[in-house]
Amino acid sequence: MKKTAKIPYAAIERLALYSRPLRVLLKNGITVISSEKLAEYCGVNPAQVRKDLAYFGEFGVRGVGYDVTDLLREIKSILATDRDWTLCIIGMGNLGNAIVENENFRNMGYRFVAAFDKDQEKHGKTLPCGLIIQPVEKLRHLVKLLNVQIGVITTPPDEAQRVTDLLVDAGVKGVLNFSPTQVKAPKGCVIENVDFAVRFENLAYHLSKVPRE
Amino acid sequence: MKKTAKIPYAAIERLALYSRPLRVLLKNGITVISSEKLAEYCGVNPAQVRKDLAYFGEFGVRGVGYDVTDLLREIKSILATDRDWTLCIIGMGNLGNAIVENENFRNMGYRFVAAFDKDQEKHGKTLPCGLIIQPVEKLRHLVKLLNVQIGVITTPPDEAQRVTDLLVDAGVKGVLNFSPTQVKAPKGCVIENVDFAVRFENLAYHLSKVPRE
DNA sequence: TTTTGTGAAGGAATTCACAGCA
DNA sequence: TGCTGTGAATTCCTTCACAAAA
Repeated sequence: MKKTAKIPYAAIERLALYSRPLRVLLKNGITVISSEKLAEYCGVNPAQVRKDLAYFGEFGVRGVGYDVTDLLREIKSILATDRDWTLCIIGMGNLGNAIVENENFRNMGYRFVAAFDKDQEKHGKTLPCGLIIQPVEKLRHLVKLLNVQIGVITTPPDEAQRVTDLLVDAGVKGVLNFSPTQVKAPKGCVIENVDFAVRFENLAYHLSKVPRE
Repeated sequence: MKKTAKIPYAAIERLALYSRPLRVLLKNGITVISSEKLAEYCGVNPAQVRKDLAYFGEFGVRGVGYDVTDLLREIKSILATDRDWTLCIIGMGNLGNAIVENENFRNMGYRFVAAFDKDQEKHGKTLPCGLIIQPVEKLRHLVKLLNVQIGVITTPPDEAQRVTDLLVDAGVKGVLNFSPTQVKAPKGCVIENVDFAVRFENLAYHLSKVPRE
């Protein structure tokens, strides 16, 4: 496929989805997979799988399928999850704790190197993962010192934009915002807003359309 | 707008996004908002806002804008978040705890009435919200007894499909799956897969494209 | 005058269908 | 024969541009 083809935003998200069953197949010793099977596991169209992969190269063998190990490696390389990323997190409530302690993320190479909260009570507390909760005032200094690449926001929504501004000011280039508000940042900083209450509302909408038993 | 118009899937998610600034405006005593302003808050096109709303009715006043209170009420009604929903949750790890204790969800009318885990150690433990962790064996009985409408899955991925099947069998009509695997259910049960590790991978991809300083 | 509601235009993403290759 | 890679067709979604209404 042409190197110049525009890659749909959604294609990137699907690559991550494709990697999930690939990990399982690899563990189970299955070495080859067809686009049809992979599509079935992920609930998408087989042509979609082939096209998504073709944006980045020719990874398959005609008449055979895709080598599981190779394909997984390629996807990890495309998504840049074949390397470690250094992150910090701001807002150590329940959600913040859940994310910082998550085994799954740790295994994926997301390394949290600092945790912040504005609540004085929490300062100095050691988390199970070993990090010590720091006051937000130290954010700028620690981000630079520890070379933090991504900031994860798990504060209440009314603090999210201020925290984003702090992160941008400290030189962070990527922000993952879990609070239910859309934060903005100047060009040069990539924002991912992950309001997952939206998914509850989406589900409620679809359920309300379905005839009740 | 015609009642027969097909409503884009994404429009529903945006309605939820529109509701976020509306809540803030309401609290601040602002009574009227234009599509342009609302669009700006949410980072979308003003025509998009108007079209999304027009799928469901004529909520605005030409030359004026939208009444904040009315619009918020309409959106809540459309998303069916103007009523309470009864939920259960399976998998009481860090993420499960974070979700069940979340103030935000509670305020939105999502009422958790049962919590399950397969780990015997946890059975009988009382959560801060007052629920007692139950063995998964009791799921079917309790779902029916408590009239659970939505099941929330926060188990490891290799258990997610089995739990989904249990939920469907017990008569649950909606499932929100937070584990990093796509679960399936027969028609009649609505599934929302919310793999948010995908958002990390998405961010990593975009950061790896950006020239490093 | 201002801002909504919406048909029409435009753009983007998905799916089809088949050529190309192992 | 079987399955990938991909141009073409299709479907879906967004944005434009302006008539309609307050």
